[in-house]
Amino acid sequence: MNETQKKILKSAITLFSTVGFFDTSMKDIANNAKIAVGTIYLYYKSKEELLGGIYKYSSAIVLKRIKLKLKKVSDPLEMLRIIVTESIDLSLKNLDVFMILFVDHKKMAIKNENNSTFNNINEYIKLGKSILIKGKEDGIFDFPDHENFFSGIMGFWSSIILRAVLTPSKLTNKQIKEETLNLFENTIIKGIRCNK
Amino acid sequence: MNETQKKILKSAITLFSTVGFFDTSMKDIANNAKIAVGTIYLYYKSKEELLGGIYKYSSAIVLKRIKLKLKKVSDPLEMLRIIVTESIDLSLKNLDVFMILFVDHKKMAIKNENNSTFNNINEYIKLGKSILIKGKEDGIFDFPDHENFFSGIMGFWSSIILRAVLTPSKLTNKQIKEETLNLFENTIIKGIRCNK
Amino acid sequence: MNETQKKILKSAITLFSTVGFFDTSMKDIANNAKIAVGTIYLYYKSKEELLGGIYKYSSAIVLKRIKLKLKKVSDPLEMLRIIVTESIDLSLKNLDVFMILFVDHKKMAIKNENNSTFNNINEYIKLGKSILIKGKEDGIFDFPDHENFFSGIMGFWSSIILRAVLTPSKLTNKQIKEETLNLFENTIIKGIRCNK
Amino acid sequence: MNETQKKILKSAITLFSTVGFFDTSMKDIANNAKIAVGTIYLYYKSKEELLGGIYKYSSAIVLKRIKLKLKKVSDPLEMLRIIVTESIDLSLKNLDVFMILFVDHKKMAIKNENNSTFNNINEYIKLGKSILIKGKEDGIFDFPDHENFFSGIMGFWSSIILRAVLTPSKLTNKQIKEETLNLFENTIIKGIRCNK
DNA sequence: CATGAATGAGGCTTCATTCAT
DNA sequence: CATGAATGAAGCCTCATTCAT
Repeated sequence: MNETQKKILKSAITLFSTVGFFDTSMKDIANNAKIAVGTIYLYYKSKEELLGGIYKYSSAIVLKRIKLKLKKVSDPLEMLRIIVTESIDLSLKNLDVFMILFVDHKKMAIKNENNSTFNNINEYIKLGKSILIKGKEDGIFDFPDHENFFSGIMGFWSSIILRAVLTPSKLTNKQIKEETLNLFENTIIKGIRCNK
Repeated sequence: MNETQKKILKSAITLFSTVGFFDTSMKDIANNAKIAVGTIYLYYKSKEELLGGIYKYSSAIVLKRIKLKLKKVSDPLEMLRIIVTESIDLSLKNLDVFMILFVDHKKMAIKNENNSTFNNINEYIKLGKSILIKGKEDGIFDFPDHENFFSGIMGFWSSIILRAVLTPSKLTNKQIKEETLNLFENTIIKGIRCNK
Repeated sequence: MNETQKKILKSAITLFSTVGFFDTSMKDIANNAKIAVGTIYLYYKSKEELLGGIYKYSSAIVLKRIKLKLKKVSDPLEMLRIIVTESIDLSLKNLDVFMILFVDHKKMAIKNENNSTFNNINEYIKLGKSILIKGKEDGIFDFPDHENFFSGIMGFWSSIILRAVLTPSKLTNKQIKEETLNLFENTIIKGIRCNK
Repeated sequence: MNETQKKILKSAITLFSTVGFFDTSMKDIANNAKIAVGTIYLYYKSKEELLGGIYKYSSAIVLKRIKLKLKKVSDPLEMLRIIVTESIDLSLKNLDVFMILFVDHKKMAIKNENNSTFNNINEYIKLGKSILIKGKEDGIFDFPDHENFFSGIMGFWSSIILRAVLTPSKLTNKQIKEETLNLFENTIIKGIRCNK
C-alpha cells in the first residue's frame, strides 16, 4: 500500500466516522487528502468499495494486535480481559476506526457475513466466542449457552464507550477505559465467574 | 394524528429500517404509502423532520408502555427485569422500530441530547439509570458507580437481539426473547445482585 | 404525449442530428428545450433510452405516412417510386430526423433488430422488400434474388441526399429531390424494369 | 512508421470499429496494444488526431491498391467494376477498416472535405466520379448528370455489405461478395449501360 | 387537504491528457 | 522513447423540495 492509498484511507476514515458515509462526498475525501478525485478511483472502484477497503484495513490492524496480545496467555479469564481491554484501548486511540468498526456498520457486517470485507471482523467475533467457550469448558466461566453472548459483551462495552466519548465530560481516555473495564469486571465477569 | 399521517409514518419506518435513511427517497415513502410526494410535506417540513417524527412517535409508544408496566412494581430488581423484558418484547414485535430506535441512530441521539426529538429516548434512559441507582441505594444491587451502566445494558441485549434477528436461524421470537433474558439474568444480573 | 415530452424530443432530435449523440449533453438538451435536466428523466430513464424514444417516434411518423401513401396504389413499380419519393421528401423536410434515422444509426439498428425500438424501421424495410418481391413475381421487375437489395436502394438515395445536403450548393430541396429521383429512375429502376 | 505506432493504429482501428469511437478510451487502446497510455501521445497529439491518423492510414492503403488495379485497364465499364469489386473485397477482408471508412464517418468526411485527413477518401470519390464521366463521354454509360451518383453507388454496395456482415447468416465472405457484385451488375450497371 | 410534474443543485464516476521518472 | 500515476473538468443521473391545479 503506497502513500497515496494511505492518504485516501486516512481521509476517508476521518470523514466517514465524523460526518458519516452518506454526508461525505468523494470530493470531500479528495480535498481532505489533498489529491484529485480521480485518484481515489485508481485505488477503489467505487465509494462503496472504499468503505469496504476501510473495513478490511482497520479490522486487520485490530485483529492483528489482539491476536498478538493473546499469544502470551492461555487462561480464558485473562484472555477475555485482554480482548476487551485491547478493543477498548484501540477504540479510544482510534475513535475514527472505532466508530466505523464497532458502531456504524454492525447491521451491514452481519448481513454480509460471507463477504470477504468482513472476514477480519468475523474472525474477531469467533475469537471472542471461542474464549468464552473454552472458559466454560475449563470450568472457569459459568453461563447459559448462547450463540451471541460475545456480541452482547461487545455491545456492552461499545455502548458505554460511545456515550462516554460523545457526552461532553472531563474524563480522560485513561479514566474512561479504567472505569469501563472496572464496570465490566464487576458486572459481567463477576456474574460468570465460577466460585471456588 | 390522522390516517394519512399514520400511513406516512408506517411507510417511512418500514423503509428507513430496511433500506436505510439515505437509500430511501421521499418518493419511495410516498409510493409505499400510496399517497403523493407533496402530501408528506403537508405533515413534515423535511425528510430530516420526518425522521424526527418517527423517533418521537416510536419512542413515545415504547416509553408509555414501559412506564405502564413499571407502575405495578417497586422492587428495583423486578423493575430492571421488566424494563429489559419489555424492551426486548417490543423490539421483537416491531423490528422496524427497534432497528431505528435502538440500532441505527444511537450516535445521533447522543449528539442531539437537547433536541426535543429525543426527549422520550432520553427519558427512557434516565428511567433505566434511576432503577439501577435505586437498586444500589436499597442494597439490592452492587456495582461500581458508572454514568453509563444502563447504556451498557442496552447495548448488551440489543446487540444480541440484532444478531439473532439478522442471522438466519430457526429460532422463534419467543425463543430469542427467552434465551436473551436468561443470558441477561445469569450474567449481568447475577453479577450485580447482592448475596444476602 | 404531452407538450413537455414533445419539447424534449424536438430538442434532442435537433442536437443529436447536428452535434451528435455523444457530443450532446443532457444539460444541452434541457437548455435547448427550456426545461430542467431532471425533467427529461421523468420521461426517459436514460440518455440511451431518449435516443430510443427518438427512433420510435420518428420512425412511427415516417412509416405511418408512407403506408398511407401506399394505400392508394398496388402497382409495384409505382409503389417503389412512392416509397423512395416519400422517404426522400420526408428526409429533406426533416433533416434532423433523416440524419438520425437513415444515417447515424444504421449499424445499431441492425444489431438490435429484435429490440422494439427498431420495430418501425424494420417494418419499413420489410415493406420495401415486399414491394420488390411482388414486382418480381408480377413480372414487372427482373433482378437477382438478394436479401438486401432494398437496403442497397436505401443506401443509394440516402448517400446522395446526404452529400447534397452537406455540400454547400445552391440547390433547393425541390431540386435535390427531383434530381435524385431522376437519377434513381434512370439507373436502378431502368436496370430492373422488364422490357415488354 | 515503427512497430509501436502500428500497434497503436491496429488496436485503435479494432476498438473504434467494434466498440465505437466514443466508447473506446485511450486506456482501452493502450491496454489492447500492450503499451502505456502515455505512449500514444508520443505519436498522436489527441484522440481526435489518432482517429485522423486511422483515416489517413487506412484510406491510403485502399486508394493505393485500387489505383494499382486500375492501372491495367482503361475501359470505363471494367474500371467501374474494378473499383466496386476491389472496395468490397478490401472491406470484407478488413471489416474494421470498412466500418470506419465506409460506414461510421460518412458525415464527418463530407463536413471536413478540406481537411487533409480526408484527402485520400476524397481522391477515391473523385476517381469514381471520373470513371463514370468518362464512361458517359465514351458513350458506354447513359445516365442523367448528377454530382453524387458515385456516392450513391458507394451507398448501394456498402449498405448491402453492412447488412450482410451484421446479420447472422451462413454466407461466406466470398458468397457475400459475389452476390453483391451480381446484384450490382444486374441493377445499376444494367441500368446505365448503353445498348448497342 | 391532496396531487405529481417540474426544478436544479450536487453527487458519483469517467477519461483525455500531462509529466516526473 | 516509454511508462503509468495523477489530474480535474465534465457528464449522467438522483432526489429533496416546490407549487399550480
